[in-house]
Amino acid sequence: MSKALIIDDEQQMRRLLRMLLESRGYEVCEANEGQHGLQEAAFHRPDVVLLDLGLPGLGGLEVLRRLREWSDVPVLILSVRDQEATKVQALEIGADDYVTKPFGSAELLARLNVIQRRRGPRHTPEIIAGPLKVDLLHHEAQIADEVLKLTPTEFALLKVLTEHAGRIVTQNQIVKQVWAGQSSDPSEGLRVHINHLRKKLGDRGIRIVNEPGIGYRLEAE
Amino acid sequence: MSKALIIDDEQQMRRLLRMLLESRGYEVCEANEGQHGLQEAAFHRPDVVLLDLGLPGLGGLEVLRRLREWSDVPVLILSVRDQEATKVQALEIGADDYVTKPFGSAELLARLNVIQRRRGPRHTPEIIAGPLKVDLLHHEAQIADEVLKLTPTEFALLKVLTEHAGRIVTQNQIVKQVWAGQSSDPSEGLRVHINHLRKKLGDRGIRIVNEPGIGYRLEAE
DNA sequence: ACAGAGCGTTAAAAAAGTGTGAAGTCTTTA
DNA sequence: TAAAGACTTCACACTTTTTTAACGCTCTGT
Repeated sequence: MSKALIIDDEQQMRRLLRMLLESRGYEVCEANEGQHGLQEAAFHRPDVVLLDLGLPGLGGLEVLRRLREWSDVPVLILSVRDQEATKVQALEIGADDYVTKPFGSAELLARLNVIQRRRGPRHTPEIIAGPLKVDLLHHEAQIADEVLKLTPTEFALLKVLTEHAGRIVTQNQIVKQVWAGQSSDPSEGLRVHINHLRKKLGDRGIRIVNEPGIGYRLEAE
Repeated sequence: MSKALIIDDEQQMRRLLRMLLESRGYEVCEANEGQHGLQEAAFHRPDVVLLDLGLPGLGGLEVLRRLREWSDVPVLILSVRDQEATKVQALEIGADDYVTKPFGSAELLARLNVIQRRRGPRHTPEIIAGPLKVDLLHHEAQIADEVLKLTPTEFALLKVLTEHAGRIVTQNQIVKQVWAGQSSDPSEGLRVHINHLRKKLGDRGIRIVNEPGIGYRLEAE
């Protein structure tokens, strides 16, 4: 049986969710504002968190950020329409998925199942894009079985880019992932590390493309 | 801080694992046989389980099977060589990964991190109008799965129009959204950007219609 | 038909963003 | 404490984007 934590300021919404979840065998606890939600999360160790973005006081994003400092619990965001930008931020910080109010009960339960199901096809602890292999286990990157000698920052950078290979990763996303929890301002230095990484990648079928004003994209041939 | 449960009959192995895990900030509990392990799992609700396959009495596979009846906790299998068939069975039942004894501490910790961090697939927030898809997370726009190469301003412009697809968006609204927080006066330049955008959209079922004196409207066929 | 307003289009100037080398600072290691 | 490595900062050339400006078109009302 799974424990679910609901963080939402509207009582009606909490009651609805509680009924829904309990009918599916969840054990449910609630919080009506952010600070309380964090305490509940720490105390009850829920298996999944349903977090409303539009919280008064400590906002939903801030709650998520603090939660992610010590917990990897799956988080499903509840948002209203016209919060696109905030939803994007939430996913960047580390939310797992979101539903838009009003939502159907079937959709909610389905998404809960998805983010909770950590089993299923075993994925190897490596990320592959064309001839590039990023081995998270051994902290090692290879192109065509040739090991790249990377610094920690370069490895983290390559990891983020490879996770989203073929798609744009914004500079904000990169900075958040690579310099997570650090105070320095790498907005300038990002260019330098990209430069170093490109040199080490060489001309071997992997290249990092810049999307001016947006971010970078890793392309494999 | 994560809780780990060790289920192994060899005391030496349990001690080794406990030291390793505690040095990395885990809270550790142990069980020396299967039945006891299941009780511990139910009581302590660990965040990860390290399960020895070669348990006396209730075998490792049986423990895993019963555990999976009510819990999705990540399980790392500890096996000795020459248990390939059993390892495969374990993965089929729902184990997340395995290490083969003897194993290095770095490898064990890395695999623990991986299986704990594993999440379900995310769906990205996107706006859709006919064949047009605007992906806010990746800052990408597609028409019929063909990616458009847009500048930041063009993307923001297309986003606003697509959000209100089929309806008129006044020039004031557009300027406020796209040039939010900027001091420049784009009232003239808006025409230029509309022009650029139209060229990139081409003739693929999406067009931007002008409503003279009012604003623009995005039409999808 | 004409004047004026709004719009589409093009080109060039201005601004913003990027690549790159090198020097400087910090941290780790012996 | 010194040396090595990694990260950051800085300067400057270069590229892309954005803004500005100019001109011709269409539409509308007189």
